[in-house]
Amino acid sequence: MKSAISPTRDENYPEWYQQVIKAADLAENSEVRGCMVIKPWGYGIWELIQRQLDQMFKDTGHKNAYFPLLIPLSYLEKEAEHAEGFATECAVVTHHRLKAEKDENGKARLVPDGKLAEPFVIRPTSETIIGAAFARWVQSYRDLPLLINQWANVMRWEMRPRLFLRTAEFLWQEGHTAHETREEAITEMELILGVYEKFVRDHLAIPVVTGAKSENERFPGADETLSIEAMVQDRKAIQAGTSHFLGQNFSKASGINFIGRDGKSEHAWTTSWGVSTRLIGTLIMAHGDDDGIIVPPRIAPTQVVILPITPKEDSKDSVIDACQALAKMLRLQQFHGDPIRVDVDARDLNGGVKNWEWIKKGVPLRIELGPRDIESRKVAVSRRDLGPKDKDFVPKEDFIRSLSERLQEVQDSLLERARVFRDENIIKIDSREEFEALFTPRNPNQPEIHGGFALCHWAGSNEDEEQIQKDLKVTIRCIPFGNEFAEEGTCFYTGKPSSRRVFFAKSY
RNA sequence: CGGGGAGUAGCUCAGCUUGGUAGAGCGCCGGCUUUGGGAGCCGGAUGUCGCAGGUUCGAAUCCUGUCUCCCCGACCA
Repeated sequence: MKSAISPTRDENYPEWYQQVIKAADLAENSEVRGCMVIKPWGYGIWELIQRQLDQMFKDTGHKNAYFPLLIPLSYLEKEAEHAEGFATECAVVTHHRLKAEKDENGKARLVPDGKLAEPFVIRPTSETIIGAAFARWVQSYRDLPLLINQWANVMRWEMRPRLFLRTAEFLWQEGHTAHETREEAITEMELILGVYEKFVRDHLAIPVVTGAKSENERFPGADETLSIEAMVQDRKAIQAGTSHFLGQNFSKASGINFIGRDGKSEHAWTTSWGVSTRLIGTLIMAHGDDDGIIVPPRIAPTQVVILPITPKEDSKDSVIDACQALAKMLRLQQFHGDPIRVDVDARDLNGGVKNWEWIKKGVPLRIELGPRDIESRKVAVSRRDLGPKDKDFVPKEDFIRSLSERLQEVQDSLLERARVFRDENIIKIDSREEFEALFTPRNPNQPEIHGGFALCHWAGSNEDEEQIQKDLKVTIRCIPFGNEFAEEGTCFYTGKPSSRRVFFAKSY
């Protein structure tokens, strides 16, 4: 059967990804290099992610604040590793006004004028400027912990942008906290990783693996970086969220000092953590199929769409009225504490066109209601996680009563499907030969979907790790916690003894 | 930053080699037909051909410069 998206995932995965975004009307490339326009359907998903995560941050004691977009260049220089890590991807503001001039043809031109004494950098992340604020706010151990989050845009001048996954400007949240003790800061880092894991699993229906980053992959300036890593359908990893323990690196650089319980001056211990619009890219790749995206019910801007079936002009108005009445009933139902989000698509369009639009957008449930259904007091229900022709005729009253459970069924089936896929593609690897075989496509010119998460014993050096990245484009995604990964063995690469397996994968 | 490709209608692109002043499909608008399905027929609107120079009687087409985007590589929370 013909699918809505061409090429399919198997035919050309990267191109499929672009086409899905277009077909689902999520976003488009803008005239500004590397920057996207997020369209209402995509932004609606982001708003729900934002609202639900925000509540989780507040439930764990955090408060929102907002800091400047522009960071004095000297701030970025304060922490050496941090400065080096971000130097090559910063947009720099050097002037503060324009002068109107006429060129030789008499055409008006605007020319930068008013050079700044010190350039500003458009924030690639806000550790330094928030650190400066924290330094002002903290004097005593009684001022700690400081638990702050900001919802903002940041800019990183990436070499190769890709919608949602890596854009020059992106939306995110960045949490920044300061603590009295090292232990407390580490606990905070772990707490947030848990929040991310839970949110991505229960709301986005994506199972992840969690763990610590290797030294090579750590955030510039961090002592420890934890991440959640999702596996998407081409079996690559996407780093979907990170939580950093910054030690005293930034408090020393920014002067976040306090008088401790013993009356002595100390440096605070800080953390930072973030997730971004990359979550939407992860969502597309985790759940999309050859007919478009599939939005998990909990974050679907429209959870149920009602499609009026109007075969005859004289019954058209009454069908649409019946649809509106049904929508009203459905909106009285709740799903996870919110009224269910229902749309009636009464546009004067061919029915098939409308139906496919909503399939491509991934609305969890589609309801068709026509004269025959009104007669029989039934509705035709289609689940997006099943095939496009799937249709179940259900008595209307039963449907209204069971709506919340039906949405949860879709939510659960998406998570289960993703979990099975992930587990099938986590492979224990114990030799270089197996490792190379797993990560080498048969057709290098048009690589087929291959690879997975290789669970390997590792005792190599940073240089060994870089060599593997160079040879196969594979990196350590994370060093997982948990007893199931702890066992004695030998490193697949160096043959040295190892006491824990780590995850290797290709990544976005 | 290196290698390649492309900028022409809302979108995808043809036309350029051999200069003569703009095309198709899809989409859009209108009409009729159709209707549990991504429909059909007829009609219509839409372009300083990326920008700036140059050559020419005449440039989308040739020349020079310039900007932007896309792909591959390097780089990358």
